[in-house]
Amino acid sequence: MPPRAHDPAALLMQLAAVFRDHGFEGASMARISAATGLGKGSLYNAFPGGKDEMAAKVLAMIDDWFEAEVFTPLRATDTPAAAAVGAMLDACQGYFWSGGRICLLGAFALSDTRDRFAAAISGYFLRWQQALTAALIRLPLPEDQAAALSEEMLSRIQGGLVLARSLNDPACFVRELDRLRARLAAP
Amino acid sequence: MPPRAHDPAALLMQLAAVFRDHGFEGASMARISAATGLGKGSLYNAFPGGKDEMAAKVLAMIDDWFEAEVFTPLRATDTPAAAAVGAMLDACQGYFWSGGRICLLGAFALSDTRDRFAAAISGYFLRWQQALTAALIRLPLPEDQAAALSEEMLSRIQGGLVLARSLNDPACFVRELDRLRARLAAP
DNA sequence: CTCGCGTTGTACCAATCGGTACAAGAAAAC
DNA sequence: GTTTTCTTGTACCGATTGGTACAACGCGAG
Repeated sequence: MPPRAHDPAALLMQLAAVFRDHGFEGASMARISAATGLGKGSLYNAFPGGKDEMAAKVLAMIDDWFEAEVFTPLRATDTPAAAAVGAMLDACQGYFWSGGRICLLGAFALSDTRDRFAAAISGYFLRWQQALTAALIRLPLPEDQAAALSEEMLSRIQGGLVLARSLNDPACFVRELDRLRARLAAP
Repeated sequence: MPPRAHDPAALLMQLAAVFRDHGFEGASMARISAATGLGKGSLYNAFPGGKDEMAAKVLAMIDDWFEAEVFTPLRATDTPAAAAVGAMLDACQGYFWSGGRICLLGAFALSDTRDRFAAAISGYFLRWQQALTAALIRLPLPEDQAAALSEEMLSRIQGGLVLARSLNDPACFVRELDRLRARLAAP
């Protein structure tokens, strides 16, 4: 057996950080190599498809995390819907570091990188909205209101991240989440 | 006198389109040259500071437009506040092509380009929020509620644009604006 | 030990990057 | 007409881009 390769999960986390910090185009192989401590040989060995495959794997990892920690709990029918939605907001606050971290999917969506990963990006948001709509219906809420509110909540989460980055004030994002919690508590 | 140069305003519009389509890093001089029909000599003659100056001038043009068409009307005390806020939403819907066009400031904010234009980006959103808060206070609304609602509205506008791009469905943005209109009509 | 295979760093590739230099061109001043 | 001054395209620069080739390395199998 050859010497053991790197921990794939940790590697993907480092790659995600580089893509978040510099975007897809700005994440040059030199920067990726420096951030991971791996030479180009190792990187192209782990990702024969080059940068495209790296980004795709990173997006898939993020998607998996949200699927497990957010979407699936939202779809679960054995917990109160209100608690599930509250847990989603808590999970978002934790994942996005209270506004100090951006959404890689959202950032890609606003750049021309979107076309390259259109399916992954739209699938992510579509499944998020569908799972959230299902939870809101179980609140209970009429189907059309649930669909509208889920769309609004996703907009506010993404918008809160944009505003927090724009104003360099992460608290913006937390305040937006708090407003969402208040709105759900007293409709 | 030498031959007259290009129309500076039209040139800035073309540059804005390139930056919107490809981001700051993705907007190569080759692409800019092709999009504007001007050689590098002409471009560096018009913008001695290179790409940085082009982007800065584009951001300034956008800022000027919003200052004149959105911020100033919001601050005006001779029109009903509700009408001013409604006009702002209409102006946004028009400017962002009903969700088919992204916010260049927001897109820059999510990339590492933000650090380069941090002052312009934060200034834009800060003045927008302040003008909107002032209008909401004249609705009338208590000062703290006005500040919170203006932050929320900006988040929703930006988030609506992100979601529209992500799902490749511009109507998302329009629906979010409509929900904002409804919320203002019946608080 | 020797062998073999998977992993690694590095040298190298053509293409493209942002930016500069500069000569040709073109209209106003005279 | 000539001169002047600004504009323009193009050739070119070193640096960097994503990607490939390949030889040196190191551990497990036998």
